[in-house]
Amino acid sequence: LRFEELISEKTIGRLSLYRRLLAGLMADNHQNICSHELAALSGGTASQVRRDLMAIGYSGSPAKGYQVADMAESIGRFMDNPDGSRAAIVGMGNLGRAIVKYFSGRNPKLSIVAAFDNDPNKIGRTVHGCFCHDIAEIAQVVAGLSIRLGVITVPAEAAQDIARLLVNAGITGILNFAPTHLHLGEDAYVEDIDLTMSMEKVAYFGQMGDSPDG
Amino acid sequence: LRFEELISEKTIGRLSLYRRLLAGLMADNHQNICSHELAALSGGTASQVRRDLMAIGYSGSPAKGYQVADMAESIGRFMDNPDGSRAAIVGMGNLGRAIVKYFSGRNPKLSIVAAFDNDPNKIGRTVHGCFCHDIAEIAQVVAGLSIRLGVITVPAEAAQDIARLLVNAGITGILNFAPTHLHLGEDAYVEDIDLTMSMEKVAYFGQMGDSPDG
DNA sequence: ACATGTGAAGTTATTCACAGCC
DNA sequence: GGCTGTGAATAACTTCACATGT
Repeated sequence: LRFEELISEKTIGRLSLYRRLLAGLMADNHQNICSHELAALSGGTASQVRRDLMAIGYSGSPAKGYQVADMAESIGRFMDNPDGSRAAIVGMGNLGRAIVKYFSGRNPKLSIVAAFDNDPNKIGRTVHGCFCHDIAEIAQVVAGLSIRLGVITVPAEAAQDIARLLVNAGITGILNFAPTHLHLGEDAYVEDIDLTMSMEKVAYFGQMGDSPDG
Repeated sequence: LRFEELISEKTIGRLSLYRRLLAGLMADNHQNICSHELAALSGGTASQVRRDLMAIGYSGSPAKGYQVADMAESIGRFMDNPDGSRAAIVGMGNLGRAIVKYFSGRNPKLSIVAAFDNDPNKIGRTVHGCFCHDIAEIAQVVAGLSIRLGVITVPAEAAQDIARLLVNAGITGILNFAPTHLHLGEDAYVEDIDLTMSMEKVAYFGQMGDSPDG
């Protein structure tokens, strides 16, 4: 388990995906799986699966392929913070509540444990087990619960300030739904989910590159 | 305006982003902008901005840079379907409703015009101007409204079947929130938004690659 | 035979660097 | 000077192909 060699974002994303697929297989009592089966499930190629596993130093056997439970555990050992990861979400609008619901109870090692908003109607309420605080309490609550991750679901105009508040409170990773680029330098890793952009990509590629006979 | 040369998904994504930034600049009465300013706003580099614009054949002037309104219009001419693009969403749970709300009134050329669910409590209701039909009516409604795009916000187990229904009804582009790879061959362009994967990436990179002194 | 693991090759994406222009 | 546009160089990612093991 060494960090000398850096692993690409794409590989980490696929490892996360593999793990979820493996969980499904375990539920179906599958014991072994080989690279091209996992590739078919994940939408990639067998080579890519093998390379990704190579990156975390996981090995299978040429005889039986990979062992499902073992691989899942290896991915977890590599990716998960042993102490678990706690996240805070800022912005309890429709999208924020949907996100809280989505992650609620899904993974005890990666859960949203606090919410924030500036709307008095939302402050003090509990949504899916997640209590909504006033934004003014970010520093306090984040420090108190050792929260390291943030989810931003506020309007674009507010996102940069909120991001700065989160970083100042000790947060080092942000999932950002606001359609704005966050300027945080090296202070935090930011992953953007831009719904408009994704939808426009679908519109463009869905309606233009039609039916190239392949 | 020719399609001989294919444009990458990444470039299309950034063009979508540039356009939104330009809209903001227009609202502030900015007339001109140069590549590194747009780069700073978008989080990219000046070279990349210039390359992206080259891809759609848009040119600025060495004297004044690019003209904001003109560039926005060029991007629109390149990316938008002149007839507009209509989308249907399947799955009116929390996430589905949040998505409908998110896109509601945002862009008349790209709007969600129909919803579907199999829950009798949801069928017949209107959410943010979007009427929810029974899933059994997909073929009918999609054809009737000339819908070409789909958004999938159903549980993973149901996603593949729903995707097939949509494609059979004539849909060629899908924005998929279900954590499953959709097997549709060349029938449709699929863009996946995998919230768990994104969150796990944030957890990994936010908590591991900390503070390399740059 | 069919699997993994991996150097080598290929492909795609980004950045550099500079010619040309204002 | 600072800008754009773009060939050339670089870096990142993916696939190929095959040695090796069982």
